[in-house]
Parts: sequence; structure tokens; C-alpha cells
Amino acid sequence: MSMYRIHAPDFNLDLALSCGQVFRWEKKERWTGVVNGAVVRAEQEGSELIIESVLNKKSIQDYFRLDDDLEKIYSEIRKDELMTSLTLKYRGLRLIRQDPWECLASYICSSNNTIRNIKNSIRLMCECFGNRIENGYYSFPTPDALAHVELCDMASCRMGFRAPNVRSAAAMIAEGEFDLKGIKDLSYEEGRAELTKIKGVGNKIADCVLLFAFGKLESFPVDTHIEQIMERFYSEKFNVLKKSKKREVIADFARMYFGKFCGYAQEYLYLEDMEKISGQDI
DNA sequence: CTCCAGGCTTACG
DNA sequence: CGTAAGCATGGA
Repeated sequence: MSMYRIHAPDFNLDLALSCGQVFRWEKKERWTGVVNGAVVRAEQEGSELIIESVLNKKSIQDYFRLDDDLEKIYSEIRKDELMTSLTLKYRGLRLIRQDPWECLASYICSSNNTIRNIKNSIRLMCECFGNRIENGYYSFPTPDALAHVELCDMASCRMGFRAPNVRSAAAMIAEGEFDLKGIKDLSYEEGRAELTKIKGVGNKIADCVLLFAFGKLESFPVDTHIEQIMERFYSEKFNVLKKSKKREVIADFARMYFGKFCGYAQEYLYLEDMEKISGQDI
């Protein structure tokens, strides 16, 4: 266990960890979370990150995507006054590079669910089926661990109808039937086609995994909140013919409109909506 | 009680 | 093709 500082200009730890992209971090005296099976404690002093973890500096830089050129990204996605104001208001919000399996399993749990319940289910799943690291902190259960769990035992995680989907995804990966890591070498479209083969994974959840785990920045996940905020600000700019295709139309418009870094734009829009509903839902 | 939550699958026209 | 119910669970 070591303590060290990382120079992190244009980074806002609070925003990155509270904007809804990750589910397991908690803010106590310091932010505390589990990354790749290791406890990480983090706080920010100005442009310095102070980290306590067995993970090395490079792992943390990679996790928080500190190498992303935010100025370049901002200049690409600032297509209008809304995005300009959001990138000023939430300056330093960065995407996080999540572990693919944790990201996939977590977002399978997100289907038709609240953030509050998603966090609770994931915490229970880690406590039941993960490995204890230290007091109160558990690793995220491996695909192999979850593949062999009885559904009646998973019921204690309160995942409802999503439990069999998480378990079958775990089994596919544990058996080598699905190459999750291999998604990183695929294009965005190819990766999406692969991920949506998994039961319980449609376009939206695939987009979350492609963005949050594989860094496909052209991914633009459209959930109920993004759908609403996009309709409010951009409804004149796209044309929805069929209601069932609305989220795809919005995602395709966003890719065209915001460009190759639209995934970042999505995160700023989502945080803006989170601020509105925060207080009771977190 | 009803409605909704970071959706998706299946059934039915 | 297309739409719509159903899905567990918890909170407003």
C-alpha cells in the first residue's frame, strides 16, 4: 500500500465519480472504491490527485483517462451554446476506463432500474460472490464465480429478472464462448453487433460497455434521461418516424452532430440531467 | 393504488 | 415488418 500524488490538470474527481458512470465508489473522508480487485482511496487538491492504493500511478492515470486531451475534445463537441456552457460548468469531467466485465454486468443490472437499486444490487453481488479485500471492501465477482451460482442464491442480490441475464453472460465468458476482451480490437459497429448477442444486452447497454469499458468515444448511449434532454434541446434537428426507433435516431444524430467524441458529449448531458434529479435518487 | 426507473425480449398482428 | 405487454424491485 503506497501513497502518491498525480498531476491531473483539467480533471475533476468529484464529477467523474458522481456523474453516474460508475456504481461502486463512495465519498467518505476520501473517495473510496475498488479498481481491478484493489482498494483505491483518492482525493483532489487543486490539480493534484492524492492516491492511496497498491495500484501504480500508470493504472490510475489509465483508469481516469488523464491522457485524454480535453481541450481537443471540447473543441470538437462544442457545436452550440448548450454544449459550450456544459463543458464550462462541468469542466474536468472525464470518462472512466472501467473493467469490461464489471461494466457489462453492472449495466445488465441497469435495465429498467433505478441508480439506487443498481448500486445496491451490485454491492450485494460483490459481498456475496466477490473476494473480501479488506474490511467492507470486496472485489467484483469474476465471470467464473457468477457462472456457478444458483439463481436462488442470486435472489439475495435483489436483481429481479436481470439475475439470469447476468449469470448467463458470466457463463458465456467463463466458458470462453464469448470473447469479451476481444471487443477492444473491433470497431464500434462490430463491437456492438457482438455485445448485443448477449441476452439482456440491447443497443443501449452495448453502447455503455463500448464507451465506458472500451473507450469507443463515438458511442452515444441513449437512455430515458438522454432521450428527454435531447428532445428538449434538439428536437428540431432530427426526425423520428417510428417511435420504436427513436433512441437509435437520437444516437445517430448525436454521432453526426457532435462528431467522433460524442460519448463525451453524452456524459455532460447526462450529468446535467443528474444534477436536476440528485438529492433523493443517489 | 399507479407510475416510473441508465431496457430488453417475446408474443402477437 | 410493426407495436405492446411483461419482466422484479423499490420509491414517489
